[in-house]
Amino acid sequence: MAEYPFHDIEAKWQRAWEERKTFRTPGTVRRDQPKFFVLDMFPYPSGVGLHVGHPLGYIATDILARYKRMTGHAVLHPMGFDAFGLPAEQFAVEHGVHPRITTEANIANMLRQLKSIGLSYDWDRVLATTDVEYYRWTQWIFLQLYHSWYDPEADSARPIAELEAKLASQRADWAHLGEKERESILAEYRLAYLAEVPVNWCPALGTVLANEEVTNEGRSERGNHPVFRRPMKQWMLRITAYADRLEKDLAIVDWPEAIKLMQRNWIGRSEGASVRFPVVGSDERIEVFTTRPDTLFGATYMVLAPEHPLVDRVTTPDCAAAVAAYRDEAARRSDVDRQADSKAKTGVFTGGYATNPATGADIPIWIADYVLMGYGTGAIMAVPAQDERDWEFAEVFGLPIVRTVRPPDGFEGKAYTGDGPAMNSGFLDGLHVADAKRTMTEWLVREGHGRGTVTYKLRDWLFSRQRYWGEPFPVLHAADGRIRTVPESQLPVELPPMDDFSPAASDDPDAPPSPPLRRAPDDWRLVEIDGETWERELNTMPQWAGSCWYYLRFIDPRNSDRFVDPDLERYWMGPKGVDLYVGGVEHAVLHLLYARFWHKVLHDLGHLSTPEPFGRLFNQGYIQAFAYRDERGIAVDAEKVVDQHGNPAYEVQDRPDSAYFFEGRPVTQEYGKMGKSLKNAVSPDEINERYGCDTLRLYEMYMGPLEASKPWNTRDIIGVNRFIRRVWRVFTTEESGLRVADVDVPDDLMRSLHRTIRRVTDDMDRMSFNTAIAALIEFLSELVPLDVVPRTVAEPFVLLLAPLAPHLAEELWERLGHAQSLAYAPWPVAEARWLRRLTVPVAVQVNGKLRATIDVDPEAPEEDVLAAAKAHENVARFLENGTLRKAIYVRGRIANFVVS
RNA sequence: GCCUCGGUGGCGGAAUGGUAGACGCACACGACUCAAAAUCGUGUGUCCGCAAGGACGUGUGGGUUCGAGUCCCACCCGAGGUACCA
Repeated sequence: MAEYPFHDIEAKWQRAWEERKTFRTPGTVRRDQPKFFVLDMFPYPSGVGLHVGHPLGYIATDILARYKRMTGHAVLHPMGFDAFGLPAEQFAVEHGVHPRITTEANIANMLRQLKSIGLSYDWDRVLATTDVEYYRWTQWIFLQLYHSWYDPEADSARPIAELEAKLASQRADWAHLGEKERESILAEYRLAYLAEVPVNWCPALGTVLANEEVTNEGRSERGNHPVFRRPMKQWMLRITAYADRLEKDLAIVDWPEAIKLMQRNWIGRSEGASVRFPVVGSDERIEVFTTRPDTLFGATYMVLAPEHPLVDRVTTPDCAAAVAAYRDEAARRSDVDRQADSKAKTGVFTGGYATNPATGADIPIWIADYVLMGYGTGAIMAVPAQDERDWEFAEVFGLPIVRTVRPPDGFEGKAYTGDGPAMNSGFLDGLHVADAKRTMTEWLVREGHGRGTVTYKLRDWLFSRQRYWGEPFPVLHAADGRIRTVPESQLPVELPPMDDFSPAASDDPDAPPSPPLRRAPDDWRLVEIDGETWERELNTMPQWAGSCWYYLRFIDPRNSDRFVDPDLERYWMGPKGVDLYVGGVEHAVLHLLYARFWHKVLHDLGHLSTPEPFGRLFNQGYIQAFAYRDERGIAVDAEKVVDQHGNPAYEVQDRPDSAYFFEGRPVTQEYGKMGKSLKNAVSPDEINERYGCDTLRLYEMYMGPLEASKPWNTRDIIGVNRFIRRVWRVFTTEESGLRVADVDVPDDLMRSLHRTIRRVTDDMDRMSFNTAIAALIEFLSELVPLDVVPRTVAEPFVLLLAPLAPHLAEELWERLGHAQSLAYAPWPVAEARWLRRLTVPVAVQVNGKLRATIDVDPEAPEEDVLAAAKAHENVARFLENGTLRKAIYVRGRIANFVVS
């Protein structure tokens, strides 16, 4: 018997699908046909290609796409490349090769790898964010942001022209203002605006980074270089205007709770009150935000962030020197340093005082870097008795502490942050926290000292990067600082040709930023309009920009008039957005939040039909693998590691008593995410070569639940490979090519078949592909002893197999006499008459312990089943020892006798 | 510290509150073979027992229930997120 010739058959079908464009999604839609838009998070086209961890999600979505085609859905299943970004640019800087060249070569290699797994994408829709015709529309979306403002009354973005009209009618002075003055007012409202803001400046990379791109240690996420805070004029996107809706609309999407929670935490909504403290001897008032207005009576001092604009006003001459020194130091310190000694509180007294509106007492004003300018108002009322940070600070500097919430008896801690009755708090005394908050907020409003407010942790999105390989901004600058945008009709603004792509990297945190585009040829950089020379914006957009809307472009990728056709958009996005979006958790906050923000803006402006982009989100787990390090702690090639008996490590790595060696030297075993750095990556090309891609697909799905992280174990692949080869042996013979015949099917086999259809269908619907495969393996073992496979059984089996192992299934389908691909063949339906079983095993328990199993008719009445159960010898034995108190029968499942 | 998700045989894992360990790997034995591979079959949680059968068993300790891997409470361990956010 010849082995399954997987090389030939897989190549044959991949060629056939490609030539016939089997998986092309038509550009026109039938409104009455149900649709399924299934999307993978598109990859960065890396130079090293894929390892077996990457396609895990792609295989899962492919199975689903194939399944949905067979159940009559119009399926949109596209793939593309998030191709702007640092690695190609870094390579360009080092080797002088234009990033477009490396990017295109990498894309070609990854397309080859993706096609060799038999993925059923519509290859006519492939796009890259670096395509000029794609980033033209990224720039167009930026213009939409720039020309819009957020109207809090309508709770929606609106064209900036409407705001201008409104201001012109409301403000008497509007007509007399110059262009610059008007623009600086409008900039306060635009969704995209230039602002001098403290940014995360990374001199080593020569660029600024978004907060999200800076690690907790104050280093760059890419490259781990130190990051410094410094003010810089940069493009910002007003995502904070959408904080409330981004938070609220999490309720309408079907996403994993963990991801929703991460987004909620990132948005960081908190309710409280803002309170104004009059500064003693001045008209100034310090506004603070607090979540605990009920503790106002316990506010014994105030703290301003060192950058707070009122610091100079409240500082007295005798304290000026110390304050200036502290501010200087805070400004110069990188986030690394701040983090390092975050334990000890530091600060200085300004000499100024403010009046606590509740107690009437004058309390000292301090500055300290534990108060952050970027959150709330950059100032706090310090309530040491009910706040651990304030308590610590008060202890260090000997400031007064007054408890205003009574801690429970026996409380021995310092600050008490729990619930309890108010004390030392005048009209609040006795009230518990919730009531006290409400009462105090009402009092603040009545007395004109403050009001209830909501604050968010979310900051505006820093949108400029000092890089070459990104989307240019469609913006021009005049010498005097005026700004104008490039008209839509003149998009795209293409990247200029250059041979030196390096930013001005430096070790000096104070060196001025110098983006590569500063060296662009004058005929690109300078634009003359009506005799006036304008300079193009020299920053580019961050990598997140292109991935913010690619799912929309997939719907209509070649449209040259619009970013997406509205009718197609309504069909594919309706009613709840992308039907299934699969990718890694690493994008839980950044990508998903940014994309939702852009989507909402475009929705508000009338360009999109749905409030949310991704109706259902699914996170696949990581593929992990054992890795080995030598005595120096250096990772060694995991494939070459052996145990004490010389067996390859991958065959014995899960045994407890193994010792491991690399080239004769002992190594230690660890377990981690598959990748280059641990030298434990396995390439899909290897597996394809040795077992074929149907085996690779099945193994990746059979490893366990899609959402779980699980270990790759090359040894286990043989299991699903045996299944593939067994299917081949059972269905084919060498002579006639097919071992299938039109013969009668025994009822038992029909019942098995339909139970299998039921199981596989259910498992497809809940993406439980590992159990679907198990069901097929079980059913196949029933076919093994047969001389021929009845056609009635063979055809549905091949169809059930098709989404999982499409090459083998197509080949068998063709041999079964079908001229057409099975890609659109109807999915088998489980028939009720074959699902009904004649007898079922019922477990019989006595006092909850299994004593026997009896076969009964599932329709049999309870009395009969219980009688039969009691009659069983081993049950009777246990019933003798006591009195029967209770008998329970769950139809077709279990009987339980309670005896005492 | 806080939040989230996990913890089931030698390994990956299965199990609407109803027979724990489906299916696969590994291992053992048998068939085929001169032999090996491949293939086919049988067995395989631990302990006692020739067997029938019994006891124990889903991180630990409690609870709810006729019945708990599954629900509740406390704790231990692991992975991920987050961190002076007022």
